[in-house]
Amino acid sequence: MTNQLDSFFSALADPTRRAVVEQLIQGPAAVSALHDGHDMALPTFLRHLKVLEDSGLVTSTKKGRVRTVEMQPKALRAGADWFEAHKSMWEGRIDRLARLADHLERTRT
Amino acid sequence: MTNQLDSFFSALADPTRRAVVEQLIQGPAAVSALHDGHDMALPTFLRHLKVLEDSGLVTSTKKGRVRTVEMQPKALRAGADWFEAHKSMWEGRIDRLARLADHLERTRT
DNA sequence: GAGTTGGTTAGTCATATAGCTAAGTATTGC
DNA sequence: GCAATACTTAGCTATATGACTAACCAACTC
Repeated sequence: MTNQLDSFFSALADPTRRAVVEQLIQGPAAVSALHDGHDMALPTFLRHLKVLEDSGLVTSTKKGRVRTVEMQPKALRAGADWFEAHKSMWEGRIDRLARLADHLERTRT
Repeated sequence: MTNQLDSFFSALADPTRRAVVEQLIQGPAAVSALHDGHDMALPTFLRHLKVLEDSGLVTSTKKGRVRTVEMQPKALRAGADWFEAHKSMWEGRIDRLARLADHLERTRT
């Protein structure tokens, strides 16, 4: 559980990997196609892909000499859910603070 | 921009720090109160708090000898927004795939 | 004003991460 | 079957991260 979120968030804590996620939202792509436009050596880029795959955010399959990478919907949802759960708790608290502030404002005047 | 999300996601990529965020949703708390229940030396714990503060997720103020830490709503929203933007793009694609699958299913039978 | 409490700073260590080059393997195309 | 393509593996380096201890400072409390 905990470990899942660890690798999930740290996978997204890098601009290269977030860019790959954004590319893959358009649809699956080959490693070399994803690599184009990223100014780094291929082995370095492959390590980023491995991080994404280990986190469960993407999967890949090899056909012939081409490896195709694809987003994995469930993983993205797990992270979004964490946010939803905590954001709503937080916003509930904000609302209470806002009401308190209103109250103080009214009673002062 | 990019840098903001980097530090934001890596701040959340650690169970101790996520636990602190969850504690702080209940309301502000002193360093020592937050530290209770986390089985690690205080200096180590302080570094985690610094990471959270550097990421903008929390702020802190010192009064007398007590430092009080507090969540920062805007920062949480920035991350949630990133998710919302990309999740919806992704889910749009899922819907298209589902329709395609339906179509293929129908035409085959 | 001496001791306790709450936090801070400094310094060490081990492991992880992000980058590189160089060399290797396995398909595909001519 | 030889060359080009598309990764893959191995091995190196530098920096970042997460943990610790020890020693320190500042502010309450007797």
